[in-house]
Amino acid sequence: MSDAPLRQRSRRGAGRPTIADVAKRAGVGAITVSRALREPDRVSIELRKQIASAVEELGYVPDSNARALASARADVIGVLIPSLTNNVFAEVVSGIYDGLGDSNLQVLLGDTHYSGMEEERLLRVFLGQRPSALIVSGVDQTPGARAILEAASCPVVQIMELGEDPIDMMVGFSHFDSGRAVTRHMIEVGYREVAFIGARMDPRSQRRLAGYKAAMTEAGLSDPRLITTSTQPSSVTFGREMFREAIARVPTLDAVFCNNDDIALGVLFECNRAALGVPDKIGIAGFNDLEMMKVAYPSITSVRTYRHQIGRRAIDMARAAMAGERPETRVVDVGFKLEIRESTQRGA
Amino acid sequence: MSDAPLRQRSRRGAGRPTIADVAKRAGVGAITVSRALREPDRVSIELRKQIASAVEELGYVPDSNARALASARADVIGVLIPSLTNNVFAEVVSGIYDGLGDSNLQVLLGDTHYSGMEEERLLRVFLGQRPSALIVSGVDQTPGARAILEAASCPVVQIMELGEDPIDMMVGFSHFDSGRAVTRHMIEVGYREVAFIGARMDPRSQRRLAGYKAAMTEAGLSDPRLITTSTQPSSVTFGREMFREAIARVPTLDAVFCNNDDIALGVLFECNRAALGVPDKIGIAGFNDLEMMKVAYPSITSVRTYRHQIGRRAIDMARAAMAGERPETRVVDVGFKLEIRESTQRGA
DNA sequence: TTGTACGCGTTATCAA
DNA sequence: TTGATAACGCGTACAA
Repeated sequence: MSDAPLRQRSRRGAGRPTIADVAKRAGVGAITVSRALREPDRVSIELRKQIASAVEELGYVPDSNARALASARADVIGVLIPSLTNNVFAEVVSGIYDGLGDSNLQVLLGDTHYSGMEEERLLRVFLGQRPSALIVSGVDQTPGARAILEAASCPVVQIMELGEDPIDMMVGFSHFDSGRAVTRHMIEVGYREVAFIGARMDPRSQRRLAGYKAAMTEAGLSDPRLITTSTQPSSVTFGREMFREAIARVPTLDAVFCNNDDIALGVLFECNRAALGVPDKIGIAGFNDLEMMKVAYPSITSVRTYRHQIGRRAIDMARAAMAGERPETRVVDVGFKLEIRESTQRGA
Repeated sequence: MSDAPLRQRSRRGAGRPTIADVAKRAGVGAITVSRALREPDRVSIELRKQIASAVEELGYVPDSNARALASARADVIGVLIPSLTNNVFAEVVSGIYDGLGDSNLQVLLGDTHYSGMEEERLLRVFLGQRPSALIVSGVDQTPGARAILEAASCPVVQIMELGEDPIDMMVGFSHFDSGRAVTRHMIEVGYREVAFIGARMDPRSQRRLAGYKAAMTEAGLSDPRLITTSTQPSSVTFGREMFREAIARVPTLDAVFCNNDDIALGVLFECNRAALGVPDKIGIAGFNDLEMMKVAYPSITSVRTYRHQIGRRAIDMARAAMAGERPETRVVDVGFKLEIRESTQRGA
């Protein structure tokens, strides 16, 4: 090996073929390779073929970091959700992924663990990537997070909820309305002492609770003792415990609106175990309408929310905005649907 | 504004402060800022303070793309799982995130939808980021994917399963052994016509089925008619349907080992609805031990798997390898645990 | 401990 | 349609 013109053969990375290698092999300029990869239409068919085979032979994979640096935009979308293990958000994320299609967009997923501070921190980290869009959950960002988002030079979509002043775009539904709708239904069916059981009690749960209160008040049935909440994470087990607590406090309660389906399931199992007939003795309603609600015995009334669709529309809106389109409707209400099932079919 | 020395003020990005801006404001060299951010110990306390406040005032956020390009390594870890909405994998991912700690590592998450082709495609995309490590699910990569992983110049961890020849590192447990263990338990308790019901039937499910078959054969109870499988996605609803199908085919079956807990739940609900006593008339066992299994009525026997721990150990191993450590044990068996509950407590 | 020079792999700009 | 050149913002190597 001659060592005179060795020119300090690249300090690292040494090995991976670059766009220059492909260009040389195809007998064209580097920029032509770049174009052939991104906008094939602007390159003649012949060169396109040559380049394609050179890419193939060399096993060339474009360096997305260099690309992002040069173009000042990464094909990356930052997504922030409160919890990955919560099936509800997993489905939203699934909708987002489905909306990616064959674009070579990447998703940067962040789990805030329901913490505004963590959301803010992750936002800062994500921003370092120069993302093409940002999707965040809820409307209750910290002032710092909100400032970051407002200053962000990319589309921002807030999801899951609707609120007064969107940062940019929004896709969600009214938690207040849905909470009120379930409660009204239970009252109409004839339940009188309708309890509310909620865990975690994040902002969205709070709004559902507010909807419950509104319905109870308008029916003249309001009673604070019927409300049981906790900031602890939600689970089936915890749902059972809270129900025991609730019924110990108000032995005459005849129905329960559960903050979510996990809790509803816990209540159902406890009723089965304690031989409290559902729906005659106790009515049960959940929230989110997980797939198993309709199969449970008895099947459980719940509020169907369109999680997958929320994710899907969020990414669609983000991509449209990335493409320069700025649609009229920046706030999309996907609604909800009350699914009435056996657990609230009072025999009366 | 003088326009002579305007020097074509940067083509884009125009706005975001760069490390040079921070350096100027702090009255130091750019490289010192760089060091202050990454290895504070190598910078004097005074300068560190000046730099810190300059960063604060300017709202400087390092460009991770430029950083990755210059250092030839992105603080990114690619993670490939078969399904995001499957709670089992969501928990694995959660364990991975927990193992990130305060490192500024990013996770690139890919959902392969149980497709080897898609896994291979995503792998290629991820590689464009020059990831610091790769985590993939299972041991049944396509030849192409395997080749890519073997050629990857970063640590690779295969998770969820154990196999003969690890690409690099592995964390998981034996699906065969766990399937056999549950089945043996049911046989020991006195069930004779133990059915197997499985959906999706990915490679891991296949191995659990193999474990079931082994146990049935060694007990002389093997009967192919007891096996019901489908490649359809698993769900509670589908679990119920498959159970109906199974019991229609073999009306005398007295127990069911379900491929996963969703299916087990579907079977339980159907038994409740059809007044088939559990566990006396029908024994039920699930797989994964979701939280609700112990709360169900009756509570359901299941195989506890350590999903969170698998994710956690995978990321720990990856990080150790990234730091240059190459531990003796490149294959970690986290085991499993049979949780025996009411659904298989035969009164006999 | 701090700074200078240069390169990382790609794309935007502008000209041919 | 194609190409030469100059950034993009940062880190490595080496010198001070």
